Amino acid sequence: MKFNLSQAEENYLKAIYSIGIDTGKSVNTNQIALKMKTKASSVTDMVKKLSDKGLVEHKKYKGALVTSKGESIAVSTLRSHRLWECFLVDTLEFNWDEVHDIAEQLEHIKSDSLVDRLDKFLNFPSYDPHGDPIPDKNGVIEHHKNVMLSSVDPEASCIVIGVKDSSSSFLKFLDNAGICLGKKIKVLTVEDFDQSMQLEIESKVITVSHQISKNLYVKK
Amino acid sequence: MKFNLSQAEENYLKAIYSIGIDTGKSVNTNQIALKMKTKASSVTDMVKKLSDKGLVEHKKYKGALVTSKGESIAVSTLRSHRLWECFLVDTLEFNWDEVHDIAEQLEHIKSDSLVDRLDKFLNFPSYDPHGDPIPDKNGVIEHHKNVMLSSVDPEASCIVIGVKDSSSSFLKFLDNAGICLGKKIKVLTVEDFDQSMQLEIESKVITVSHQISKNLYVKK
DNA sequence: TAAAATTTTTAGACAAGTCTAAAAATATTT
DNA sequence: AAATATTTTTAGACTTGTCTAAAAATTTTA
Repeated sequence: MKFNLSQAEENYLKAIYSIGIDTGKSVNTNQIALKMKTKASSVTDMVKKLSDKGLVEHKKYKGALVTSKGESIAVSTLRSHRLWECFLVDTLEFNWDEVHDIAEQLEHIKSDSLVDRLDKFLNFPSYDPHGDPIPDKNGVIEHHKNVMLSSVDPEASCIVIGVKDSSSSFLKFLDNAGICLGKKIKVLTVEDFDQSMQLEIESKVITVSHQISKNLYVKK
Repeated sequence: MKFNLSQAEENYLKAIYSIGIDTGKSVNTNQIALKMKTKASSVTDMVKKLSDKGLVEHKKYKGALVTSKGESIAVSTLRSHRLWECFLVDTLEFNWDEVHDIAEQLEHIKSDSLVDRLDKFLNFPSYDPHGDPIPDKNGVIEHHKNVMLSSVDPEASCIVIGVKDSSSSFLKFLDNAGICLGKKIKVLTVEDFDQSMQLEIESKVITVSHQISKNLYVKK
């Protein structure tokens, strides 16, 4: 069957897929509504529609999960989104905090070969500007190991490999703090009271809230 | 006032603008319906909507014309479309017959700076792959002189500078006939009966119908 | 210039996607 | 386990853009 989905359908699939990946469980109507910034009743309608098309599995009152067909569409939308982000940053020289909303539109362009040609032009990148892995042509995607800066022990060092939140405000904060992908961070102390962290970055010391540290992916 | 138009609205504006440029007269409902591949009643509805927004001037039963606000939106959509076509052909190496439909989607991406950055990346091209002039950042656009191959006299030579029809089938025909932008064509004879032309192109002689010759822009 | 043909508009309907308000089901608390 | 709270679904409405069919206006023809 040939799927020609609306942007709305693709966005819902992406949301259900990514919440499912994050939580590993069936995805609730309210979780989807929150992510899609819409009302639960709208979600119910759309989930029913996607379910009728065989793209999600839904049990009334029990949440939804993407089927394998749904997953492959969601992954291909993610691939498109992330490749466009690479293009916007690497080729058009946008800053990493400017590209999310534009890529959100570009990801829905329908063409058999556009994304693959873009992939080739960009020399088959593995990660987007926010450190998210880019699925290959066949939908194979490497998943983040989900190690957050907030879980790093005092005295330990790590390298920033990604951001969980791609909002402009968060990314601008990181720019100002001198934090970007690949940067080495040493955790000096963690405050018991609010889990704020003292960090050493290139011999400068800064303090960040838990809100910040739990949105940064790092590796040892 | 800030205009945030739907893709449908932008497409109608583009259609009304370009038919208006071609004919120099008020644009009829049926002409728009033909171009938009829709019904006259749908056109009436949309024209009313655009008129309410001050983007077209409409007198009942007498056709429509874009206002200056409408024109500037139409021109900026054209600019976007043509720059994306350049990108698709020059950067992603699509053939010129593959890009129209994709650019038709890309032209509607909403971003303050995307098109200008694309323009810069492409080194401010003046013409798209079909020879159509690209409006500059301020909406200034050079118009074709509308000299068609069909109006060239026998024994005269000319250079192909554009195509009026950007359909894949026409462009594929041109590829097969060895006709591309910049190619020199000598008109040998014009048939009285059906206005078909004998052409000499790089010492090869071919015959083309009036349908073909009236869709090729040329210069002396 | 009256009749016929064509064009345009109106009226009413439909699909997609959203919303609010209320009902139904499930989960939590006591 | 009953009462309460929360979540989810249903019902009905609205918007955008489309359509068909019929009415109104305009243009063409005789």
